[in-house]
Amino acid sequence: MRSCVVSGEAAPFAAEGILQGDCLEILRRMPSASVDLVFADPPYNLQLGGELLRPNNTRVDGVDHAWDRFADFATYDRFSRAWLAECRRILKPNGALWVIGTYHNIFRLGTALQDLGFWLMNDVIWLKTNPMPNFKGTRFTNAHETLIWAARDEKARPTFNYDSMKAFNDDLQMRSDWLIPICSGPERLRDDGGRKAHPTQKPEALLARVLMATTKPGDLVLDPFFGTGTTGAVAKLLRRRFIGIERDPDYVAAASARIAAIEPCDAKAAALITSKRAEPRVPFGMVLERGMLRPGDVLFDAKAEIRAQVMADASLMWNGTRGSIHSVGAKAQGRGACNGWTFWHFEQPKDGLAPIDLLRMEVRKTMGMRAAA
Amino acid sequence: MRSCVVSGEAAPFAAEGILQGDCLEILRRMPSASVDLVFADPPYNLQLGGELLRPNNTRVDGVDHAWDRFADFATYDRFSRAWLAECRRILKPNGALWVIGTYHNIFRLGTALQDLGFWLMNDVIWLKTNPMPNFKGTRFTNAHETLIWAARDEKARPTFNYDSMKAFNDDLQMRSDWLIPICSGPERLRDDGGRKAHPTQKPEALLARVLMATTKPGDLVLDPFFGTGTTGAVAKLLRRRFIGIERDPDYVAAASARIAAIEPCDAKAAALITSKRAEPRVPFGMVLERGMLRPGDVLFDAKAEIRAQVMADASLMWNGTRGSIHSVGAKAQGRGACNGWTFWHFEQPKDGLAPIDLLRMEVRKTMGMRAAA
DNA sequence: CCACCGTATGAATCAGCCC
DNA sequence: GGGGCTGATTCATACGGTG
Repeated sequence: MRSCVVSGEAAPFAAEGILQGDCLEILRRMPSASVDLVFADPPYNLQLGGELLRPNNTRVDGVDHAWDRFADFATYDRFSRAWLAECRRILKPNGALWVIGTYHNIFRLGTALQDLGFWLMNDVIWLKTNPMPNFKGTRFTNAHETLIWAARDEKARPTFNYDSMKAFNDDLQMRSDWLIPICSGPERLRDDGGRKAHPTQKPEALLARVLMATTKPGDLVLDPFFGTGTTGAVAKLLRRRFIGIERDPDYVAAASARIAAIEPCDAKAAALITSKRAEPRVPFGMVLERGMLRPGDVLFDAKAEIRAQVMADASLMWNGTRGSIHSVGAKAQGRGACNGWTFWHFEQPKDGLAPIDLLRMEVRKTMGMRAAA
Repeated sequence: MRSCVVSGEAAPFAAEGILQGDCLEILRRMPSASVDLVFADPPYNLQLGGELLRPNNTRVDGVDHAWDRFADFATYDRFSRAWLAECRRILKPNGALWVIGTYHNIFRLGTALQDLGFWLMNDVIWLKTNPMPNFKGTRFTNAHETLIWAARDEKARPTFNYDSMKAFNDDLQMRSDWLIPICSGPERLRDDGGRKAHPTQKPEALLARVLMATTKPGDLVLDPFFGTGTTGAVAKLLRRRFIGIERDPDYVAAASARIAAIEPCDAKAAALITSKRAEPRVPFGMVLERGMLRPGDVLFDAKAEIRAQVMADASLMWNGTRGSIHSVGAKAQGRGACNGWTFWHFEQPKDGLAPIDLLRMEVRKTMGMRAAA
């Protein structure tokens, strides 16, 4: 067990900074009731099959590392409950824990938390602006990950900076869905060969929101699966202290160099979490869902010369061809492209034809506000 | 156990429509491998403490009905695993199940699904445009619920209408996050006193997306916690058959009246968009048989850098190797796989190169009627 | 220097049929 | 049930090269 103290602030015990070694072994040596917050990004137990090819026949670089392989659910559960129980012991009475995962593992983690006596505060959805598509067309695009925020127990009163979150979100309460891009571009750590240094590096914006919401400056944050140190980098930036545990010496080295380059800075911290609001996209299907049109209704072009029928799946049927409002509009005009929103019109009860874009504007009015990254 | 058949279509066994009685008792009497899809909105086990007051001291009408109270997690788990196991038995081999919940219960349900042998396809996030705010300012606004879509087992190939979902979403893959308003306004069922008839009525838009995505017209859908019958209402509208189980006679009465008033949408509009996968297979030899190409003709890649000759048996000859359009295309590119229909091009008399897929489409046009989806 | 285009890539339980 | 063949399938973003 090696310790390299990164933070310059007073430490309540010697081990602060990055600790290289086995997560469980190190956790067991840590003192009880000493940490304010745990953020954990454990192995997801993805259980990938063979290789996956994109439509252009290139290979997807999936996560098939040894650290993500478990014999079965029971093995994964034993591992999860062991480190979660240690974290609970290490947390201060009003401490809290975050854990992140996908449908492969998050249900098992949530169940374990409840069984161990944690008290769930929220589940939070990280909506990815740019997820990897589903290449084979077999499922919904897996466009989110789930975080669980849990207090040490039912009686705990964990930190929640309600007003900071509200200010961050343009004076609206912060919701449980967070729209944040995946980690890429210059933020993504790369090795000498230009390959990604870690397969699952999390975006700093995600950690920033977690730490801004549920810690105070000077708080001690523990990350038992430190990886390349996003938690440490953001903690240092936002003037929180941290302990990171990581088994792989290469990851430790990458994290150490990364964090050393961070300058704690209020201005930068504020810049990092600036709120923006994106105008949400409205697919045509939503117009049907709101009951503004019904399956079987007829749409027209502006001159009412072209007619198409609305199908239950929000596709259009015109002259034997079927597709989206855009593709059918293009075909009906003999063109390569078409904006279906302005091309197609619906019959209003009194006022004659109107473009379906009117309906889209109605939907937007009722869509409420979502915080964007 | 009382049965009122609502659907007019042929039923595979007597019990179709709404069944009043205990969920587990009725499930145990249902035949195995008889249902295409289960949609379940079980009790959430909300564990509300006392009453919750808004800032203006009005009381929040929370869910504190007897059916939502369980002694502890173990009791809730026993109940969950019992009805889930019965549903799994009742599902056809390629059947699937949806379940909806919040952080109070969804982790336990997901764990139970995995332990019982279900195979998770996606978790889907229902993002509410208009969630109830967090009145105390102690947590994030709980702005979503979680649905799990699970196949009966790992080998099952459940229905997924990929192309319908894509058309619905303006030609982009449907993602795992769905933005849909909560059920309110005229859609919300109310009793004679104007109070909401059911505390957790789901929006029809949510069910419509579930049924459009994962069932075909005529499929049989089972809802073991029918409530006021949103599943049945949408199933009837979209021309799916349904079985709903509900214990409370008042809910049964409300659901029955509600569904009776539904007019199924136009049958043609309910049909699914045809996917390429469902098109009949056309062997390349048929293109030769129709005289669209002749033995000896030359095919090219799009850039006319690779040339292959068409043999009389519809194999291709390229650079000494011979095989199908697919295998030769793969070899010519040095790749493991290739779709010969889109890779190989033929010389048109006037318009230059065109993919041989054009010829396949010509053949399909002459192949007569296909079975409707 | 900017516009445009081609290429690379991200926590992925990613095909279906016939022999 | 396994092996082999047919042939269906991607969105947002970053980056580098070219004009």
